[in-house]
Amino acid sequence: MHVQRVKRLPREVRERQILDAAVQVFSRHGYHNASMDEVSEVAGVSKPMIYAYLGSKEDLFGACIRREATRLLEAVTGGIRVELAPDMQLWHGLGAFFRFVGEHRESWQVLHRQAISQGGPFSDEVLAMRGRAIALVDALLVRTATKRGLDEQATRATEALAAALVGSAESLADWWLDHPDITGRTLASWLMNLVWMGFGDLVEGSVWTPTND
Amino acid sequence: MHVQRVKRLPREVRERQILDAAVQVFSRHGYHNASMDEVSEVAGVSKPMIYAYLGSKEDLFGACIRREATRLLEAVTGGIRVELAPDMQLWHGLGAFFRFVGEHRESWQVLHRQAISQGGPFSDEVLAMRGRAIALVDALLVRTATKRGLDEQATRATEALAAALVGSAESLADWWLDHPDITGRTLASWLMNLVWMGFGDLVEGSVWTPTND
DNA sequence: CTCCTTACCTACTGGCGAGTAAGGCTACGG
DNA sequence: CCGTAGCCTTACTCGCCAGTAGGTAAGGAG
Repeated sequence: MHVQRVKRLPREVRERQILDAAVQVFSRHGYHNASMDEVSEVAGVSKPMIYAYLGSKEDLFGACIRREATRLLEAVTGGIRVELAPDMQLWHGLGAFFRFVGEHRESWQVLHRQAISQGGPFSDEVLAMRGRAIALVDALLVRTATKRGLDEQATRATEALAAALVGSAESLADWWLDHPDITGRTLASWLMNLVWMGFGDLVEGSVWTPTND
Repeated sequence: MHVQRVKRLPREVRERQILDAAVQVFSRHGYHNASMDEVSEVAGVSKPMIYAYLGSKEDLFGACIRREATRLLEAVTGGIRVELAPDMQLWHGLGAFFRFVGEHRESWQVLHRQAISQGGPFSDEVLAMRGRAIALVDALLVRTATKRGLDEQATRATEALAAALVGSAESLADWWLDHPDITGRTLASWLMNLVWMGFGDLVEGSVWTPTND
């Protein structure tokens, strides 16, 4: 006949539509201000479908978090060539990170802003992912430091430095949202220069100390 | 007669008590999960008092944000000695920042986690404060770079680098919450070494570039 | 002592939004 | 052509919590 305005779709497709809508709505309004009604409206589906397929609002949010976090981590790890030198690994990792954020602003917002600020299991999950990213960077730093002969004093700080580096990348990603004319590649190279060169100095014993207190 | 369990206190004192309680509750549960009943309970005051003195829940939250953001910024700017060299200024600023976070965990949580993740006027206000911090650092970087003769290519990045630096400090502050055995002074010196040395290399033309793509 | 202001309370309402009951429509196997 | 399984909807309930109505008492002014 004429076009069926209401198409019956297989569960798998609907779930994806719902998750896409949920990410969009959560990223716009945050977890609490997002209403299931709006999600259902954006998804083009009635509310009970969401409950049938994805469970409660908490479950839905958790599903969003897991999917987006996994995507992000896969994008980053997938961008790394392990056979290269540490600095090139970091370079490619940063490049992949900025590319992902540029192409999935909403995913990034949900992960970075909304998920972490909810206490409990959500932030735990995201923070665990973040921890894995920091560990990745930390391993890189440790490998570089030990390869160049440092073991004791300088390596004590690597984990903290890795955390600082990850934080600076995140912050730079936010700054990027207001300055879209810059390429992700440029960002990555700025950060490499700021942070990798500083780390190199540190490893080589060229340290900064306050002149007088 | 016997002890008056309910003391009648001047408005000014009550307002401070209520704000203190509100910061505590908001930092624990986040804006939405915090209930006015709990705030009133912690403050040792009945709910209508809050509405009489501080207005709606939104108003209350806004008042918390403004007070804590002002305190933080004052702590940082107050820690800086403008007559010193740029690196020492940054050093003192970072020291003051970590000291504040260490002594006011709850304030920090409210500002960094809760306020930003709410859209609208709250995040605007906090982000404006954050922007002022970035501008402060940026000015420092620009002054250093121009003093050493760089104007064109390297200075284009200073604002981004300032954003990255601020982000790394924030991230390090979070990391600190899980590693309280480190002193704030140590954190500041790690960060100086990572970031200031890297910036110094950049200013002096010692840049990192990818070996091959 | 009385009046009035200001501090403070108990006990409610009203609405918003998460979650659901109950049933309709369509496709497909037998 | 009948059943049954799975897609999908309308139209509700119900708890929670922001916000309030209305009242009590302390203490200063005159």
